[in-house]
Amino acid sequence: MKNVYDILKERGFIEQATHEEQIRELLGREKVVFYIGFDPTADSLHVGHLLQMIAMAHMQKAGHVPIVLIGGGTAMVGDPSGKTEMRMMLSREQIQNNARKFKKQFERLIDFSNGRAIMADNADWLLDLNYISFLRDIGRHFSVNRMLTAECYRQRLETGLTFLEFNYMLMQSYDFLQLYRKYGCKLQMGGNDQWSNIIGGVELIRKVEGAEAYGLTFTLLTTSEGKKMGKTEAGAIWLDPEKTSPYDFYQYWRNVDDKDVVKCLSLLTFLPMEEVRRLGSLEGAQINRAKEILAFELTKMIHGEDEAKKAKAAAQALFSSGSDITSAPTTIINERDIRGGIGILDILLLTGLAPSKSEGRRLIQQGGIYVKEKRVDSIDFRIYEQDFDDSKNLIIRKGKKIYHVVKLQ
RNA sequence: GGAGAGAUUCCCGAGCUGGCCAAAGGGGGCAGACUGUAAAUCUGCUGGCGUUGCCUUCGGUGGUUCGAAUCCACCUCUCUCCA
Repeated sequence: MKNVYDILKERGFIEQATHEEQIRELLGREKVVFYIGFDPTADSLHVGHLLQMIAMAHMQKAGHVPIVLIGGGTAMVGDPSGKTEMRMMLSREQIQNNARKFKKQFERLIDFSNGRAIMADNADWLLDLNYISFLRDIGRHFSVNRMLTAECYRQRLETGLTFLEFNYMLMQSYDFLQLYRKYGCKLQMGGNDQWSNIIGGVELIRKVEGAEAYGLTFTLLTTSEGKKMGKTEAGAIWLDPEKTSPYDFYQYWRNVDDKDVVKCLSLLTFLPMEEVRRLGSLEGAQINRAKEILAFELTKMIHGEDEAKKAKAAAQALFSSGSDITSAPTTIINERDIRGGIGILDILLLTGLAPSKSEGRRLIQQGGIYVKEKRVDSIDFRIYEQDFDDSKNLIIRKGKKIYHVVKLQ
């Protein structure tokens, strides 16, 4: 069987490693306990976390034991890496609630049964820490001079960095040490922005325990334009179907830039690399095929096969014929409310296709709204009960690809 | 603690010798054309509403004035330099 390290490398995950050769050897030799930290600052994971989750799944498949470390304690401080602003702090209850939701989402990819994976929360050891002993035992191993040369702090030095955030590195290093002691965790992985925090921990374990620990960082999943993947104007693409519908999730991947398709396929799906390369070699309009597979595979992975099929069918139906398959976003309105007709602007507002009537007017004046695939040419356009089809649905389209179903009830 | 500088619409950033400012320019976004539900390009739009007009915006609160993003006072926050 292939060494996971090589798999991760081939698929393009690995950005930096503390000891490339040793890690590779270690992973080939024994069952390794490793961890990745996640900040429970929102009530759902999002596409930005996907890469780390998949890497964990690859590792687990190879027989290693992942620890999902929830930063319940560190979330109360805020990580300065890559942030220009200080993060807001959350209450204990919020954090615990978020952590619960995280676990559910992890379970789609990672098997937590029989100790095959571990869920930990650094609040367990961080919250009761004694300041003096922490300084004495941990703090003395860190050189401020060294820390200041770290990229993440250097940037913040220009805009201002509080002592609170400055301590983030110590805490994360301490996490690694704790996990080493508790679970024999020898490897920390994370996004490349975590590099300095990770080596902090590796060094700490060496100094305190005299033991060898390792660190590995992954590429940040960015678009060809260098922007973080998974962000849209509407906000992040969430893994929680309540926050981002499977249809929207599907569409997000269906619409990725040509240049990003191969990268996404190899990093985010489990398709064999030969298949990825084959799909990547498709040219011109053919590449849409690759995008469909990407979107389907990912939707299946996160929301299950049924949802993926529905999303795919809905997309195909809407885009090819504009017919009435309806797992596109739907708004239900009461029959009473449209008695005598309802103005198009009100409908746009109700469906959320336009945030204000002014915006709705603009859309219509510019020819961006279609009802039943016919362009609406007047802001006085009204919709009546008889406009709905037999199953009481009506399709409204905004622009080229945003479909919305209005359902009468 | 002392001395300065600043806070403008989603972001950056003009305006700040008071009316012509819903506020230049850029970015982003949205729509249109072209296309492959891609990219690039071009065009238009981009506070709200009852849209030839009206209403609420320029850190907060008061004040001066016929009229304030623009002037004054106080407050809050941010940054820079000194300690």
